[in-house]
Amino acid sequence: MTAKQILPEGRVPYQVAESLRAAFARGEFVPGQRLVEAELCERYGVGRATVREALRLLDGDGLVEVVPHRATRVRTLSLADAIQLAEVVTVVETLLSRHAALNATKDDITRLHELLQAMREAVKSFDPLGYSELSEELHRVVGRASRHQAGLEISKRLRLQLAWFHQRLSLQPGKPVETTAAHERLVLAIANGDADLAESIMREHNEAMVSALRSLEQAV
Amino acid sequence: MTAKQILPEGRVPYQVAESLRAAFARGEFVPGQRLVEAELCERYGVGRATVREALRLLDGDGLVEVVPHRATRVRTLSLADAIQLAEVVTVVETLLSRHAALNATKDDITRLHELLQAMREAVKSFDPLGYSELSEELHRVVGRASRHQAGLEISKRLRLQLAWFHQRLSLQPGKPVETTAAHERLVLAIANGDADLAESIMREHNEAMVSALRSLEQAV
DNA sequence: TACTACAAGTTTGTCGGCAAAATGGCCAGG
DNA sequence: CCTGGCCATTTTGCCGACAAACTTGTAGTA
Repeated sequence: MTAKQILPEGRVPYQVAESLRAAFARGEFVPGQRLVEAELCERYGVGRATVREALRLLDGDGLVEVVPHRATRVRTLSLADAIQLAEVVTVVETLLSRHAALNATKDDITRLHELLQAMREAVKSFDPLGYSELSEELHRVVGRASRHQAGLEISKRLRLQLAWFHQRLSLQPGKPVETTAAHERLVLAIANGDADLAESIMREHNEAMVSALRSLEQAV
Repeated sequence: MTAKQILPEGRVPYQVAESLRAAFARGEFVPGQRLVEAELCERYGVGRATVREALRLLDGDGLVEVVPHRATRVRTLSLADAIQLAEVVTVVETLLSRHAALNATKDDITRLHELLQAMREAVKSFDPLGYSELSEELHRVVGRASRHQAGLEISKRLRLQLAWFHQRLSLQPGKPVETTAAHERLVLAIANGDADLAESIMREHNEAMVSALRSLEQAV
């Protein structure tokens, strides 16, 4: 018996869905944009039924909204929706942070320190884009370190929906210096296995994101 | 222009998915059970492409798992997974409870008191099944009262995944009397607009569910 | 000029069909 | 009697096609 593990991701519709998810995360699609099935067929070289299944998967992710007989559109998230989503992300990742402090391995902590070092350098060299990527990677590592599969998947799904707003936010100047302190303290708390501290740091850190969204509300 | 609102739920795949979700909630399917596409076609009188789209929607909900070239199965949730899911439900519904205390209308509170009264009678007449339904309805009403769309949808999705275990739990004797006190206090806190209190009551209440699942761990 | 009705073109909704892969039974060999 | 490989059946993977619905552009009339 071969060790080849068969995953649903191997199937074409799942590959198409994953490609689209990646495109969403990179901001290639504008909210409200129509996703014409025929175009996606040509783009990925598959039939319409396949594209259709992929779109249903994205619907389950909350990334698209379907208008019968008209189109499948990139889901338009109002700022109010985004704020609510960010609130949910906050409580879920707060939970993850607690579990990360309890379950992180030596390797996890080493990786976190590496990321922290890279982020310090990104701040020094004024590289907000690189910093943003490192920040997301740090959140991912913390998530994995929690060994909390359920919470991790929810968190990933929600962050994907927030990608569009998150990009807007990350372009704000001065943000890296602000968040660096929180990241440093977070890693320290996780390394020390201090669950309560890790939890409260993550809560404050993410509530800062919620506040940033709220302040966007008045700007518009 | 007619006021007819066009919703994706009107489309056949979404109807099929919703029917299946209801069947899941009622425990008509056993975890791990195969969902043969041809059978579903006959059951709902639709083509295979339609069934297929419905199954992808359920996949997005986390209700089924797909094994390529073999079958789509009802997702088997290990007890560990269920505990993690319940933990996420706890933090999300804690958030909802806080918002419910802040945003509940007069009508919401009236409805909550009605439910409470009905639950008292269910306890008196030893009707655990009716009590269980009322309990779920109360949670739903609290969720709606929060006016927190994002959190509400996540919570619904997760509770659907937990339906199987939730049924097991609700059969335990003596549970109604335990939870009634919490429900009474919760409604009172929401009526008073005491967000902090409502939050902590919901947290304790749901953590009791997590504990109940944990105790199930040793029983098996 | 503005508004309605109609018609052509585009896009989605659903179905059946064929090819590929896995399951399970059967047979031959040890 | 057990084991291993082969074949038929079942079920899924994917595609093309036809029908229905919406959109857009146009012509005709008040």
